[in-house]
Amino acid sequence: MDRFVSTYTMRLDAKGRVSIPAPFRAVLAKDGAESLHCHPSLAEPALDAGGSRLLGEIEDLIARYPPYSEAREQLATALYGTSESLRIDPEGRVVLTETQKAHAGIGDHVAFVGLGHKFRMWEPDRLKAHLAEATRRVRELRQAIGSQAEGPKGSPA
Amino acid sequence: MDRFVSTYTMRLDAKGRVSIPAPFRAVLAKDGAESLHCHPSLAEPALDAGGSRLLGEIEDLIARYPPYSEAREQLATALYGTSESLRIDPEGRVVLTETQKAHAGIGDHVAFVGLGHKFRMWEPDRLKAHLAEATRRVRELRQAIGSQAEGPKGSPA
DNA sequence: TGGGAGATCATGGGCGTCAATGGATTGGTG
DNA sequence: CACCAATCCATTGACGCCCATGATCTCCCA
Repeated sequence: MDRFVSTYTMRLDAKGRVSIPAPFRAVLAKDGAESLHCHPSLAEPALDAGGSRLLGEIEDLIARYPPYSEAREQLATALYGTSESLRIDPEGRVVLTETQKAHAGIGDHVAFVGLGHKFRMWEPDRLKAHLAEATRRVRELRQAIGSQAEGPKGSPA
Repeated sequence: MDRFVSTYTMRLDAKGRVSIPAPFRAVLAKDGAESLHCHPSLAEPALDAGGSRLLGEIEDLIARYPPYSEAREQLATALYGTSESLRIDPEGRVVLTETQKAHAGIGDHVAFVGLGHKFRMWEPDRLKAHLAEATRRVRELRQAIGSQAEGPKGSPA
């Protein structure tokens, strides 16, 4: 398995350490990551994290803009500047910074959500609310689609 | 780790010395830098700094313009003429010049922001404001990036 | 099919090391 | 002789590393 899949909820210990779920550690190891690259999600109160694939994606994005251009420097500031390269201890744990925990509202538990080439860390309750909202929207979307495609008689006016 | 990543805020002591964050020192060491090359940011009240990778980038940028062209000489003046090669003491500290501190409005604290191949030094409060703006811009760019396959590329500066 | 040994994993705590900072000392120089 | 600056030394506090403990899971074999 070379992608981050599924969701795991882990506990922070008294020192603020959190175990990265073992399956995610395996993906990171295969990816050749020594540390966990981590930055605030752009649109969510959560943290995006990953290994060299995530870093490569960010680098490519920035490299599209010419050196010293305003867009490039803003991208670099927002993406690199707010990133943390978290050290992974011998037991596979990391310590989130206060800034990161504040951004995601994380207290003593963290939910790890696999997103393929990266994963996302949430405060568990916020994740639950986020999922509820997401599924609600998907249902609406399906209904809209369904009433268009399936309605043999009632095509939408 | 071969990039400057994350943000660190450090304190100047009574002699004006400030520690370069240890992770940044590690990048500089890998880069083979003995001193810290440092110049005012072109568009911000901040200081850009780095090692030989930064020097290489500056050289490439200037080399794009024909010798004796006005653009070239202006760039060379702005990037080389205002540069300082700061000595790094055995504890990993540097002393900023008065000119540099004035340009960035730096008092007794400096925020070091990683930008990948270089990093930037800010007065901490100014960084906060700038970061908010950069984050806003990146959110806008994100939508454009999501909808178009290719980003802008090419024309210098 | 049930039991049990071994392995894996999440978690807790103690300790040594290093980084950040402050101050003292020494050497060069006008 | 005095001042500036660069190296050296010392302190404190955080953080990384090591080892320990349960608890769960896997797999093998009776």
